[in-house]
Amino acid sequence: MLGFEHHDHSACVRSTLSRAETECARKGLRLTPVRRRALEILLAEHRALGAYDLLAVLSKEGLGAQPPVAYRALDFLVKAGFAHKIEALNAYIACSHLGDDHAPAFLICRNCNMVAEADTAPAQGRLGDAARASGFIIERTVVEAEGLCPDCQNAP
Amino acid sequence: MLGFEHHDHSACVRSTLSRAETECARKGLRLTPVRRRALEILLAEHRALGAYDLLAVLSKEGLGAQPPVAYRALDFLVKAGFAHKIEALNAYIACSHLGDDHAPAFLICRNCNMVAEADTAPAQGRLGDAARASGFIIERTVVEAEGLCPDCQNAP
DNA sequence: TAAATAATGTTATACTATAACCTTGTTAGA
DNA sequence: TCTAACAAGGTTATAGTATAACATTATTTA
Repeated sequence: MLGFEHHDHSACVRSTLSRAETECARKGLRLTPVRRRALEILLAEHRALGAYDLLAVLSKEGLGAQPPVAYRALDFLVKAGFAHKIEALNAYIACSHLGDDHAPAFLICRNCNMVAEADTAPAQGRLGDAARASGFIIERTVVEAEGLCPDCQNAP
Repeated sequence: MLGFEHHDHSACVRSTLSRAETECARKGLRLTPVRRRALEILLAEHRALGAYDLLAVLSKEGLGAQPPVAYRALDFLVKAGFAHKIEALNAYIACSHLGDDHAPAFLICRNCNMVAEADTAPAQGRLGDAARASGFIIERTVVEAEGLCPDCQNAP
């Protein structure tokens, strides 16, 4: 799991960007300037960012001023598996396991919005059993836990 | 799990309403006309309903015409544990296990919006392990699986 | 090089949610 | 029983999230 523990973040950013480039080359996707910059912005912190927050940054840099710019970039990143939407926050984060095939699960701090990405396989647990029992076919899972991160437990 | 299988739905509705009344009496909550009717409307089907869909029905019945009416009723129902928000849809459903203390998990059909409520304990599985390992305290979990229900697999 | 496709720019608008303030109804204590 | 305190409801306005639709530009492919 990558999350609240401290780590070499600039290496983390570099490696994610380079893996995104590799993935794009492999799958024939185009990591255009807006898309690449959007990923960098999300990647700046392990924190969820709203579409309009992203737009504000892109806009300051002359990369587009209207909502569709942000939503298109996010849509691309999410579809490519480079970012995830945090449904409980209507916000987005860069993927921490880019390149691996995974079913993400998130630990979300309600105080500082920090997000840790864990990897669970809910479709293989009790939920999967319930689904199979009723004949339901699972295509996507959303697993999000809200609470308090270690830092915010001490200074709320 | 209560979900896609057919069942005696009018009994299901009656028993949920009566359990809601019991709960309100026990906890000193007030199941006012708007709140009661909102619960009935959600309960009409095991399907997620948007706040504005709920408002449209309430409104037709003279129970309030502005968004806050619906959002207040939903807020009450969710806080009381009588309804749940489906984050992936920004929509709401009546609780199928009203009265039991539970951590709900949902199977959501992307075609017909039918929702089955299962009961999992994600905080006790791998996600809980990850949280404990990093010192994160889980307060609430969102577990939602999107896919196709048995009926919609045949006639999409 | 032309045609097809993908990406971007822009306007407008739809959908989701809440702040703020005022009125009405209910509850609990004097 | 009256009234102070509080809870709920009514209404206006606005904030926040997301997409439809269409015109333009860039890239890829034939």
